[in-house]
Amino acid sequence: MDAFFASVELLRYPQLKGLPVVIGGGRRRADDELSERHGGSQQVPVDAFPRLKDYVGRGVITTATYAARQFGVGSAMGLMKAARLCPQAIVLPVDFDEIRRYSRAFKDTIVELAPVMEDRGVDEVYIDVTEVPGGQREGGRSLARLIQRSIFERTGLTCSIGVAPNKLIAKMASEFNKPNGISIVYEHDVQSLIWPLACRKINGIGPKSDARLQALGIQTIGELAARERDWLIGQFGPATGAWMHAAAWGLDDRPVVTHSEPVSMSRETTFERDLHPRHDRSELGVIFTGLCERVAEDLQRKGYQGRTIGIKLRYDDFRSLTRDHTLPQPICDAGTIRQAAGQLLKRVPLDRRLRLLGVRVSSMVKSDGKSDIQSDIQSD
DNA sequence: TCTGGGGTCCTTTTCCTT
DNA sequence: TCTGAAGGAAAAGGACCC
Repeated sequence: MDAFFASVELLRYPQLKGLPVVIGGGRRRADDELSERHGGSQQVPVDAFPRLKDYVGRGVITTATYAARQFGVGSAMGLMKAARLCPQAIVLPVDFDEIRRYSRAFKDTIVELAPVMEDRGVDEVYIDVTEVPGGQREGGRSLARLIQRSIFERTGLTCSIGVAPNKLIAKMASEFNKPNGISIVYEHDVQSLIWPLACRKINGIGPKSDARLQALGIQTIGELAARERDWLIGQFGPATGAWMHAAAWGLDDRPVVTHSEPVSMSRETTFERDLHPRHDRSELGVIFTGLCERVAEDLQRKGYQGRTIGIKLRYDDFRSLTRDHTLPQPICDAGTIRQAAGQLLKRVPLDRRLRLLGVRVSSMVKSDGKSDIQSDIQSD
């Protein structure tokens, strides 16, 4: 198989190119007022945008421009911490409707050129180009260029593409040349191009696994590959150990999956301020019911029911816990979800302030005779 | 002044049944 | 009736990803 991995770079204000910008937090309304006041988003002068140093409130950064990353600011960082590192950075709100529109255009463009596509979130996809006519030309580079050009013409967005024998390597390859790059990695390049990289670059090795590997004296993928498979299995267990060994050698036989059924649906919210279960009881009740209603809406809109109801809460000290319960019959109505979730709440210590509450439904089944295609259309 | 929201998958623990 | 083993399902937690 020849796999492509493509990700788009999303930034909707051309006048901010090259400046430190973070996206996250904030109110969309403020952003709209700004562009209205100046006659359209393209006309807003750079000085008029809000700065990180003036930001107040909870939240994390969804993404940051390369200029902002120079200051050590990055995804998932708290906005307050980011403000200390780069107070002059411009803060933009997350506009999910807009992101979804661009995401759709990005994926539509790709599917027209290479139909075997796996959706990996708003800005990423895998593509199997084994069967695409001309997909192998120049090692895949000419198709990659065509995809980039088509996406740019349709959306104005740039896109980085990695081409490799499998998904694991294609994803890593796409990072080599950001933004708007194309990288081709052949099987025989693994030792020269992949082995020098940090283990953390493997998709699936996060901060915890990386720390464990480092404690064992393993920094790079090459060092990981040098360890015996059985030794890794002894350290990390049969599944993870064997997977790590294969990944370090650039081996991955996962297919490009074009369709999958959802496993669970959930809604959760972090409060503006921490709420006390007794003191703020009524406020919490309203939020809790609202979450159940939103999950129920999601289920009904997408045509699913679920048997397992779960709650999640996070205390003010950031410890979190979950409880769930499986019902005899699948359900999708807000009242029944609320009732089951209410029972779960009784099984949890409510002796300190909460910062987050969530409701989840899993063990899902399709609830009607709708075809997958119809559900797909209605779900977005 | 810390640390979002929506997911998937895996491991471990617990509970129930045989 | 008690005890223990074994196995499966459900529950809980955690790592990871975008």
